[in-house]
Amino acid sequence: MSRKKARAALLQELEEAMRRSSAQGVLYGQTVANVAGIANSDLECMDILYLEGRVTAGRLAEVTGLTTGAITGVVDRLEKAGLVRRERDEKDRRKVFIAVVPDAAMKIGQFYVPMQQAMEKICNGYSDEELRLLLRFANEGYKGVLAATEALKGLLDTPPEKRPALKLKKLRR
Amino acid sequence: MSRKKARAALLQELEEAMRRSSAQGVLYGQTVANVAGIANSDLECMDILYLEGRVTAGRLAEVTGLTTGAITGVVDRLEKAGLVRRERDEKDRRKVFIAVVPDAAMKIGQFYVPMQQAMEKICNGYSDEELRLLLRFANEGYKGVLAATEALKGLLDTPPEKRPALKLKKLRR
DNA sequence: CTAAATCTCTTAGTGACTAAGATATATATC
DNA sequence: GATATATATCTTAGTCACTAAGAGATTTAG
Repeated sequence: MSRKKARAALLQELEEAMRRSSAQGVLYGQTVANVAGIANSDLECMDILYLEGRVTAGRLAEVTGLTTGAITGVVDRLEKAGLVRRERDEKDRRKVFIAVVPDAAMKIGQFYVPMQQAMEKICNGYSDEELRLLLRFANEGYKGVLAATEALKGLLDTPPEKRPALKLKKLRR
Repeated sequence: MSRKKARAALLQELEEAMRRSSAQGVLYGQTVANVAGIANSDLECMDILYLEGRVTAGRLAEVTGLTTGAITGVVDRLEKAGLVRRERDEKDRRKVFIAVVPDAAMKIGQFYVPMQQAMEKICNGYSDEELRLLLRFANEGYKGVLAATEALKGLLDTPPEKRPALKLKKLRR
């Protein structure tokens, strides 16, 4: 096999592996929501709140891609479950900040323990330098996927007949 | 900073980076479903069909975690959209295989082009050996998350008071 | 002070989902 | 071979999260 072919095969294998693991990650999230007894989007919002801290309802809508109306429902449910609190911004009284109730973060956090333990065990098999490589890749991947998402959204606003033809790779099977 | 602390910080940073990129991956998928004009689960099933080839309705339910009733709906919609075909198994006439209509794979596949191009560009910055490391990690990660998912599901069948207390890491913030 | 903009919430309607059971086919037991 | 049990998909009724549109409250611009 030529050097070039070997690399193409490697890239394809990597893509498939990442798709598989990412799909399983989604399933893990669904299972967490299930066990925690909350809806999927509710958990996603908890996750965002955990990563970003106290954010407005509008920002949640922006990040999740849901309408503000849907977010009202999400926050209602989370508030009723005692997981978050609404806090009106005193500077701009239109805004509503959503904040995680401290103890709640742990209640939800415990369901990520099996995952964290699994990842930790796996990471033990890698040197610091290797982990830094993985970190770099994850960061670049994030930026790449973010940009790709925007590019794709751009397609939505372009009428189909005006869309630039995308160059297709040949598909397997 | 001690060697140990540096590593712990690295691990945490890696975890956060992976969560972020994985969340963005989910959003990319939602956008694809949106642009393609199909439901999220429908796209997920197309993905599975693409990875696993021709599978039964029951297997789709198993892999997605949906009920068989929901899968009936998914397949109905996908069939109506001309993306898949139902094929009765002649050996066991209870079974229904779901197969992707060949051209349809490309129709959907094109929406992954922005993502693939982004990933390819990123991968160009890595040597074969580095990509092999990433592949190994992705594969191990998949297995780890799969196992963690099962562990978590196990919790569901255990009454809460009998659940083994999970050791909690201290949470940020 | 008024008009426009911004932010969240409300309402009505839609659609995908679950639970339970119906239907059809296959396998095991007598 | 007939009967019972198991397996695989589909159907039905009801639920719940979502969107679209617009209302209400507050801020900013003219």
